[in-house]
Amino acid sequence: MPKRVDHAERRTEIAQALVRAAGRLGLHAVGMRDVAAEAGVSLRLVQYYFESKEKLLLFGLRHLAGRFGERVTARVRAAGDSPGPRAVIEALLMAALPVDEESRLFHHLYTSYAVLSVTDETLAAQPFIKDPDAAEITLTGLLQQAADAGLLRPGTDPHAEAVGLLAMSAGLGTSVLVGQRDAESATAVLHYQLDRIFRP
Amino acid sequence: MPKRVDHAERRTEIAQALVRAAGRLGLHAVGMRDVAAEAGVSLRLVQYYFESKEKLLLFGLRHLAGRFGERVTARVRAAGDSPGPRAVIEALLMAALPVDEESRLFHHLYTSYAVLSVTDETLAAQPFIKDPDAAEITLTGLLQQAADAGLLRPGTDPHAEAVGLLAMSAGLGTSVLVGQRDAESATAVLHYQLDRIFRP
DNA sequence: ATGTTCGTGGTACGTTCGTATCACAATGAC
DNA sequence: GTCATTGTGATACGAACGTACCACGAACAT
Repeated sequence: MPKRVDHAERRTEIAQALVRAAGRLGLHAVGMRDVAAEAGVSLRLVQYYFESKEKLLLFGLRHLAGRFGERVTARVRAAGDSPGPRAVIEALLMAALPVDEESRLFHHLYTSYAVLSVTDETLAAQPFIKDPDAAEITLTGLLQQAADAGLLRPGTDPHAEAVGLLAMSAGLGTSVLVGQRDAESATAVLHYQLDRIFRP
Repeated sequence: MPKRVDHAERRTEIAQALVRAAGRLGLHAVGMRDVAAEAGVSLRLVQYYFESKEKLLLFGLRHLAGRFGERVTARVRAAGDSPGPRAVIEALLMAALPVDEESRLFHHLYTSYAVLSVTDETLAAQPFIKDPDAAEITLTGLLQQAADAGLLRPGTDPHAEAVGLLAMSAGLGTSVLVGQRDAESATAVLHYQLDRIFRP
């Protein structure tokens, strides 16, 4: 049976199984055996490709962040041909909302990792936890461009708005995730905020 | 040794021990034995006053929500003597930021509970998860008052602003919690947003 | 052809967890 | 003074967890 196998591919498959299982059981409750069953392999194999559970979790976080990054850039690029920076900004902010199952999963697990990082210093040391910095820089730049082009209302501070909008998007995402609000009302609030920032 | 004991008081003490232990170890990692040790009692006693771990967690969540509610209303009342509704709104939003150890703890654990509620329907059924609804109603009312008094810039939608501000406050709180931003910059962003809403 | 490495399965070990059981001392009721 | 109830301790139990160990078949190198 044992053909030569692509380790990277195998690890990715298992990481995806971890993500699925964690979405079902919660990240705190998922065990090596759950991941193995979800991936359709034996417990031993999960051990083989990831020496420890901690390594599996770390890889899973990286995988998740990577997938999400691709998703966001894909959305932004899809909106990139549109007229102005507003479409790009909208795409950036909307991509973070848990509107479909994939983004729900992402939000759920990313928040789980964030909570874990409060008490787990190994997790806290991972750069992905502070990946939002990149989003902040990007969004600030986009708003600055818009401001330079005279698209924003006077007196708008691009950086303060960028930080505020991202925090709002994250907060709205969480409230959608826990079922406190539906996705439509969250997008409506974001649209309202953009209307407020952009010149009428 | 066994004097007659006030159950409610005892349960509160143990719940506080749970909160402290969970703050140190993370809610996912805290066990009955940890809570017992933190409270300085035997494992048996934790079992005695809470029949199961689930009941302990539920009570802990209620306790936490109660404490936080008191904190917010105390802050709001302290600002209530001030001139206008802006001070009250500011107090409401700022109270949610993890500026000191108590509010850090609250944010940490409340987020932990929220994450758990995604996969635990018993937790999701607790009304405290959607307690923010109350804050939303209150804040909408305050903004409406301010609008009626002519304090807000024209075209401001009280409800949309309330939802947005609360989400922003929560999002900023999380980013402060995970060390991505410091409390000062978070409050600065909130102040900027209020300046934007209120008439100059 | 042979030996070494690689992929895989099965399974056992030690720990920890939540819970249950047994015992008993101190209290309040009568 | 007797007795049932209440609060408390110590400890045991079964399950689940992460990890380690052992065995073996297939593939590649030489």
